[in-house]
Amino acid sequence: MTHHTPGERTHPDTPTQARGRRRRATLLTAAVDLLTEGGFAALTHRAVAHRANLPLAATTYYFASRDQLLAEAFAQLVDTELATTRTWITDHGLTALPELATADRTRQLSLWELYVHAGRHPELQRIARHWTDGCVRIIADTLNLPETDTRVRLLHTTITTLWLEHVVEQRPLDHTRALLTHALTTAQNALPPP
Amino acid sequence: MTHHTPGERTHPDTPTQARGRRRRATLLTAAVDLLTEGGFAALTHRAVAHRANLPLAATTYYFASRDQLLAEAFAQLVDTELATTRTWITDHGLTALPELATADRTRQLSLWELYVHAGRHPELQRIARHWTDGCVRIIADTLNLPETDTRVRLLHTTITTLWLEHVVEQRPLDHTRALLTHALTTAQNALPPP
DNA sequence: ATAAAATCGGTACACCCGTACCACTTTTCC
DNA sequence: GGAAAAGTGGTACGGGTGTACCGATTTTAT
Repeated sequence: MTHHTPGERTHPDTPTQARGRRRRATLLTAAVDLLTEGGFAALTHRAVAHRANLPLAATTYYFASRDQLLAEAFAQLVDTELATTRTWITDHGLTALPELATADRTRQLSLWELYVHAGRHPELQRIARHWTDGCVRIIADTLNLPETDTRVRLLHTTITTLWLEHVVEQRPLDHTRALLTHALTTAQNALPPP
Repeated sequence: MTHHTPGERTHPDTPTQARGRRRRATLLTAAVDLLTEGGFAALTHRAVAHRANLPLAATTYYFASRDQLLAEAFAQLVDTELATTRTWITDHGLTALPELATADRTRQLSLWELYVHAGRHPELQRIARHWTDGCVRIIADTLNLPETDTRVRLLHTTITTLWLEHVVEQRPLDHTRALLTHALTTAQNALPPP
């Protein structure tokens, strides 16, 4: 037999060939989109492959398992979310957060879904923490305070809950908005002079 | 043919026979337990039936669908959770909340999982809101304030986020505890004299 | 007692899933 | 040029799922 060892080459993190790298990125994008639209349950090998116009086997070739695909898609989702949130806040201010949350509700839902999912899957906790830390940092930067400042942390907790409740429960906005501005002015009044 | 119409009798909300009512309750308890331990994904017809020591068909006989079973189990889970939380707080005070959250982490995870799940399933939103409202009311009662009071709402948002973060991210307790007591004293200081 | 209704439970169907397999083609490297 | 490596894709396997089906049994009402 002049045969090589059987094709044990699978799941390359960064494929050597250009087309492969492109394909992997396409799959990841498709995964993120599916996650965004349908949440955790929508992420299946078949759906991803179909969405990316690639054969089913491509998903198992570039990703070791569904869990790994999920982890990478989650990480990417968090990164773009943080970036989106930051620019939105610098453009419109913290008061305008409810509008952002209403805009793409399904993405928020997916994010929270994955966030809670991380509670049972330690390999995702790093990403969950990264999201939380990113949000805190955005608030700290907006208020020109260190992210360890108590006012920042408190404001963050208020914003988070209001956000989550708004996305999940879909209550009328009035109460949310009132509470948000109240928390904001409280934090602002306690600010040291610039 | 002297035959009756075929057996279209299914999914009774309250079975007429005593044993049936008992069986339905057993199934529901099993469903709650499974949900508590394994979350959303653990709730399957077969698992419930096996847990309740009943045949598979019993689940489809007493519940119209998995979704209905899930809804009822979720509702029951929220009710017992609210009761547990209330007695814990009246016994140990608001400061001792982190201990409660650490005690049965998997149940908390399941609750949050279902809570977020309700965002995509409007028939569950009523239950989600009921949980939120219950938590607010507990805080209001503890502080002897109306549940519309701003301090109550703010404290609630802080507690909720700290709780969720603690359950999901499993960070060290120090920061959580410090922030919680800070928020508490802030709210307490703003109290009107009794 | 007896017919009708309610309940029971074993089984089967159709579907979707993650993943493995493997012959095949393309690219890379010497 | 030619062998090895990388990539490709159609297919299949084994398993779990919700739910329907339907004859047998038990309870209820008359």
